[in-house]
Amino acid sequence: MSRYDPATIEPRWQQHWADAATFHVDVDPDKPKYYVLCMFPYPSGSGLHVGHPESYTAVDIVARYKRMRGFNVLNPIGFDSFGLPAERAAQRENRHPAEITRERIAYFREQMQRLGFSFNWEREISTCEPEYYRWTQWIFLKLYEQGLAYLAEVPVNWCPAQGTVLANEEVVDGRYVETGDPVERRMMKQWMLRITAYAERLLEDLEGLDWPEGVLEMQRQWIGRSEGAEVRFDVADSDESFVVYTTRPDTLFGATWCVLAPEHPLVTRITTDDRRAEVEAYVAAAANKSDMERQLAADKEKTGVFTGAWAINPVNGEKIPVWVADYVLSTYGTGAIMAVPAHDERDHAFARKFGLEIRPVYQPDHDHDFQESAWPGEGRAINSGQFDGLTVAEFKTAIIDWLEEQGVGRRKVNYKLRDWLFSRQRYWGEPFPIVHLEDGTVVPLSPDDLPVTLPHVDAYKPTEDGQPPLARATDWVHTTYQGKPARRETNTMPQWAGSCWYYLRYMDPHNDRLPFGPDKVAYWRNVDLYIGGVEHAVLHLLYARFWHKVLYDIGMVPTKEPFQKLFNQGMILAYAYRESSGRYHHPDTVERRPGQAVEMVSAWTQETVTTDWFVKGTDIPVEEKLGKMGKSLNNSVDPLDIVKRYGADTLRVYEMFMGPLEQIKPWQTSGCEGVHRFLSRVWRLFVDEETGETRPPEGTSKEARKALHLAIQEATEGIEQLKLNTPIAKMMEFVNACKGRTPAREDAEAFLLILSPWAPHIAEELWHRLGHDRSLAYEPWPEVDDSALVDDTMTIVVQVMGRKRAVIEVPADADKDEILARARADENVARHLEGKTIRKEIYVPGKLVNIVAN
RNA sequence: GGGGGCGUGGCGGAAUCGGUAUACGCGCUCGACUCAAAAUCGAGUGGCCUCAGGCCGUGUGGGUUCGAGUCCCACCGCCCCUACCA
Repeated sequence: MSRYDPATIEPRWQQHWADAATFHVDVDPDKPKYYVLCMFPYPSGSGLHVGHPESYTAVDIVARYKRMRGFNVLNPIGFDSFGLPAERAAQRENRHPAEITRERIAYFREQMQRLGFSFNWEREISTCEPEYYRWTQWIFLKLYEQGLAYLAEVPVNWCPAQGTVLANEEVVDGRYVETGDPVERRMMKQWMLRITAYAERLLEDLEGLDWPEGVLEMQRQWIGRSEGAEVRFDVADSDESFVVYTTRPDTLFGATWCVLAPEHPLVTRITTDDRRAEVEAYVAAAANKSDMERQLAADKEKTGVFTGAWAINPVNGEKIPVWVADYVLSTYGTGAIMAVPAHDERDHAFARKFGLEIRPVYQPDHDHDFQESAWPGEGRAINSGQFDGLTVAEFKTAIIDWLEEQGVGRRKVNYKLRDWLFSRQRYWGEPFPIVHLEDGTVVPLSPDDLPVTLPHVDAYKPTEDGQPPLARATDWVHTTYQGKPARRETNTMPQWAGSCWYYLRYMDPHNDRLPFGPDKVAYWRNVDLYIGGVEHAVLHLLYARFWHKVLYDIGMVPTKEPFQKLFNQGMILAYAYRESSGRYHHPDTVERRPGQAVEMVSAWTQETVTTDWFVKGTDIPVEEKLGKMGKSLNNSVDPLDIVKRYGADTLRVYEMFMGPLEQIKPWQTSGCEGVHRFLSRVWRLFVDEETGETRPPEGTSKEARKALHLAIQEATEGIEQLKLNTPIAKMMEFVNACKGRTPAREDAEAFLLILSPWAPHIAEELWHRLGHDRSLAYEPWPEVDDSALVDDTMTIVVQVMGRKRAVIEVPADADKDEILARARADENVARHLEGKTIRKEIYVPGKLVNIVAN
């Protein structure tokens, strides 16, 4: 007895690949390079779930295919191992985060290795190890050298209860998501990176990238380029003036007031005494609101107060009131705007609320009630002096020229992109290679002093007086610089830092003189194919592109962009099961009882729903709902559980068979059955289960040979286009077409080769049983034999008036007339033509005949 | 409000240079093998009807065409991102 037993063959081949260093890779000038990369995981406490291997499997299929196509393939893996969850676990368990992280990585590695991915394990990296973050610090020094890193007083999310600053994504509705503690805005001195200096290039260089359109668009919107003008307004009866930014300088004649952001420095200086109390109260209230609260308020009604001051409109000398309102953002443009209620919806709403003047300066080509709504579109200028009659585009050019001549304004491009807040008050991150001297001088350390390693601290939380955890390590903090006393920087870098350049470190992971050698990067250049989740569409990809461009500018990398082609895999969802009480049941512990639907109260909606799902062995009904896989819905599936039941090859093939890679799709463990049956059938095609002997070839039928070459074609095209689901169906069709007869040697080998990227273990095992000593990993990829795809006969669909009436078989060389004659002769077709005149006969070669008759 | 994506059997999905809708698989039904079960193999499986045939059917309603899941117009529903950026 020798049945398909993945539990014995899979570990054997994994061991073989490791022992033979099958997938180790190095620079090879004789081979073209191919760099595939999956976004490296954060080693969480719960291990991988079956969602993770989706991108790893896709990447592995491409890697194995490209090797067989003669490429030198870089397919590395590592761990994004700094970050908050490990720090929290460290607090909870009172252990060092490094220890916790290493344990978690060990489990991740075990899980991944059990799935047979052809990663270059000899290149594994972990961003929290000093050998790695030494070079993150090194690159930071380069950024500092270039004037791209600076300290600034900026608003942060401060959580008094936790005594720390929080990341934006940790704050929802003005509260810390984990504990519900209130969060306030506070000014703090922070490290910033001048990403805005690269805004234009980050935008322009999106052009040449082979990325999903949606991601390109998200990056464009995030960078948010706009063209307009800055215009100076003098404050009446004073020496003060302020500058507004507008994309519609052509509506200057319609400006009926100005607004300053509550944080604008001019507010206190120009507010009149009679208005002071009210203005100060408003500014104070705005300061306490988080961004989120301001946004929520924005949905309701606009607020604001009059400062008592008046500004002079430079185009007509008119005096207009100056207001303070929090719908103007201090962090964008100049923090001040001119309000044109007739042509801007936000200003219109404000005008209606406070009864301010609405003055149209464009007439659209139809009637428009300006009191009712703003008109932001095209028109001819009115109420604009010498500019009357111009179109929007003409007016813009003319008014900017005029403003520049008068010295009261200038053309200006603005970006929504802000500089990157680069420091965190955390322990578990890269320390900055920076010391502060007693006189306040900020000094970057020499590259020779790196790495600045993390000190041991007595607790992973802020000090009593609110300093970051690193301040607890007093011996570490107090140091000397060139004989002078100095204090080390106690902030750490954010989690994004390590992932900004990891794809470069993979090229030369053990280099202890440089982050990566020039010879290596000259060969590997950049990533050819990058696969990962769409959740990184903006931040990670933008940050990494920024660092890459800085490295390009200082001559360290030869390419302008890090990731040539990007592909987003769709998230794998899972069904969750919940009883009325709110308790969740794992998918393994419930069952469906068709025809036994009952009513229950949904724990989600509190409404009555019908369900035919029950907790196994009980009569407790549960409601089914699709959701993200995770702890909160108790619906995670561990890949190792699937490996135990079905084997790694089944898991890999099922992950791909579920549907298109880019699509969101639900995990259903039962779906593994079909894949496992398929692989078992493949096994039986080659191995006699009774004797365990390898079966001798019996020959390939014409149908089977055609199915084989269709499968080769589908697999080849599929991998090139990352359509990895349909080739599996074609391979199944081949196996079905074999009808249990062992195919001829040549065909058997071609089949195993195309199967191998998806199911490498069974393919290697059978390849070996066919008498090969060497791994199939570097065998040439099979070519399609077009002659195998040609049939003796064609199947032609016959339609009458566009409706299918018959299907006929004709010789492959039959001509049009012959086929039409055969079609008309068909009994059922003739019946539908009876008593009608044939008006037209359409013949689509090889496919279809349509007879038009009435 | 803006941007992007998606609606096809009981389920995952296949087919979009317009040409047999539901490939492949899950599930289900029946049959073979077996004392029995598992495994395996074979057959069937969109709905309806007056069932050698026919009608309807790819979110809804129109349109173009000999022919529409695919193209055009209008709408409905779901998901994701983003959000006062002047």
